[in-house]
Amino acid sequence: MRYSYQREVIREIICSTKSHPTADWIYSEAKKKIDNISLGTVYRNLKTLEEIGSIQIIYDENLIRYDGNTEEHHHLKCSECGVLIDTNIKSNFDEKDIVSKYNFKPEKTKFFIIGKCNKHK
Amino acid sequence: MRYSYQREVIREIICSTKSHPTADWIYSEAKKKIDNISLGTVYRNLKTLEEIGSIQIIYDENLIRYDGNTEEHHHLKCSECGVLIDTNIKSNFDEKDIVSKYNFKPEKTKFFIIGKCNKHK
DNA sequence: TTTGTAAATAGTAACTATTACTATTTAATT
DNA sequence: AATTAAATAGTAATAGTTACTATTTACAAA
Repeated sequence: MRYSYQREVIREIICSTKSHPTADWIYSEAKKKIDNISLGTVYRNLKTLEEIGSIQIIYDENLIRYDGNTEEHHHLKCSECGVLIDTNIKSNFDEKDIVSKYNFKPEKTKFFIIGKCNKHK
Repeated sequence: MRYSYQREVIREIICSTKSHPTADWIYSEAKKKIDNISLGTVYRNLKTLEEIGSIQIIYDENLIRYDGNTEEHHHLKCSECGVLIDTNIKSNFDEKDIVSKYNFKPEKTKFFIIGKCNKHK
């Protein structure tokens, strides 16, 4: 793949925050560095970066957010303020049970734990 | 709340399938019973039905789907065909760990297990 | 170093899903 | 039957994303 300064800026923005930003926020940040960057360029590169494994997509209810943490990990979501917190909790369920009972072969998991963050108890 | 035939038809459509349909599919089914039903009516009643607890919203990646099963339950999602399967698996994680480590009070969980269904192994 | 090229971009238009608006209809009460 | 507020149909508007196209740019070969 050919080098692109725009793509590098976009990747750097995502990888230097833990806020799980949306495309729109990334676009407004990118404009601070590249005045005339196009929103289409942001979307195209988000797709590309996800495909090559540099970033992850997070489907947070009806919001699409991006994450520079490409490890499999799960999230805590505050029902008050919507903040998304990375965790390293392990998902444990009875894989044998799922295979036998549902005739389904698990590959990966996406878990959300919804509750109250430290600011909202 | 005032009775509405449209709302009853919409509720019945959702509650008599396990396919976790989208608003669009629900609309096309509803039109079979009410020729001139409006898409706005479908969306408004989906919101209402969710608010009164008759149905559940499922955020399946970038797709919004609806579920007549209002129990807390989790889903298996086939990475090949996208089918969504209801499960009664129990989510078990160390709640104490989350409270202490992340200073977060869990309330409910939304789990997706992604893998291959019986048609796609 | 120039030159050729295909890939990437900026800017704009189009598209899709959802919500908002408004005049009309309807459920339910009097 | 008359009244009234809620719900509807039909349409317009909005938001988020993707598609298109002429121009620019990375980079390889001369």
